[in-house]
Amino acid sequence: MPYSSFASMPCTLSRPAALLGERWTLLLLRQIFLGTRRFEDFQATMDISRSVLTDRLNVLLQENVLKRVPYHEDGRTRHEYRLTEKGRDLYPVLMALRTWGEKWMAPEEEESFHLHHRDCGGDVRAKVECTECAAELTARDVQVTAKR
Amino acid sequence: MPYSSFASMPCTLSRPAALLGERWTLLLLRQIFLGTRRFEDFQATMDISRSVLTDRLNVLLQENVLKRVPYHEDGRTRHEYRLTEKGRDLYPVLMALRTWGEKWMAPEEEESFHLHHRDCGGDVRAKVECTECAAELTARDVQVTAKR
DNA sequence: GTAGCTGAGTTCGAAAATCGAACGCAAGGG
DNA sequence: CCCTTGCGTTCGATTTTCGAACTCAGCTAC
Repeated sequence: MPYSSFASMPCTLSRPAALLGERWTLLLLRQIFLGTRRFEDFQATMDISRSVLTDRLNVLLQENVLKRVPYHEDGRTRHEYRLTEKGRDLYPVLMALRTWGEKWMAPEEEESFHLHHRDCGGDVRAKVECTECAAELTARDVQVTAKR
Repeated sequence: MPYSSFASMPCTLSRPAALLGERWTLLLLRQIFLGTRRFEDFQATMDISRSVLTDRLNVLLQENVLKRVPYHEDGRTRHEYRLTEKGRDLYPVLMALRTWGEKWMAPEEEESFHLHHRDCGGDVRAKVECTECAAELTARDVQVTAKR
């Protein structure tokens, strides 16, 4: 069972985990959510090798997480990479990573950038909740039932 | 800037992303949250090569996401890998992946296992919210401010 | 038109990560 | 003793990644 076979496993956790668990993919998505959209800019800000960048972008295009949209600059038509709705929906994943990082991987008062709710200025936090009773859940509160 | 240097970047999103963005790490964590605790069981259920499994477990031990705890079986002392508090706090990350997978990567009615709130039976969902006004947030609702 | 520039890749040999199969080893059990 | 089990380690082959050079298309300037 090679790594790639998790991509087609009948498990809605394995498949995303295998996709985003490829080297560079999560960092690439971070950059995209921060507004980077062009090949050269990804390459410059992350210093990823060009061939791997090409590959990762293509995988995300194929998975329909990104789309290429044309734009004009200096009268020339170029393309940029933008999130699809599916891609934008990954926001909670990135925010969960950051919420965890803030709690467990922030050495001091360090903070590279701050996020706040545009409307009320409050802090942003990822959490798991019950769709019925709206309680916040931890792993202990959740029961796993085998496939039916 | 090699991949590994993101592990020491002053960004609370980059560091977790670089750690969990290593091949196998997310899948390994999935398995741990599902209850796998022993070397042989990881190896058998994921079919990861033993040397890489050793490496990933060691990284997670070093990062204090996992701990080795002794236990007894047939009168022998062995060790198993268990989540620390820091590790258990990764639950929202995994649930965010799953929530996304349920929405965007579930072909049909397929579901490998079901999760529900132990108390009320409701469904489990990851979301991003404002700590002030408790509104659910998307990327558009969040303002990014540069480091201060 | 042709030389140059720029963004976006592609190519290719070297280096690093992963694989799989075999080996090591310590703690019991028979 | 010798066998089994759990947990690794080692090592040569394969796959990924790296980094630097190369390509190519569409302008712009001369």
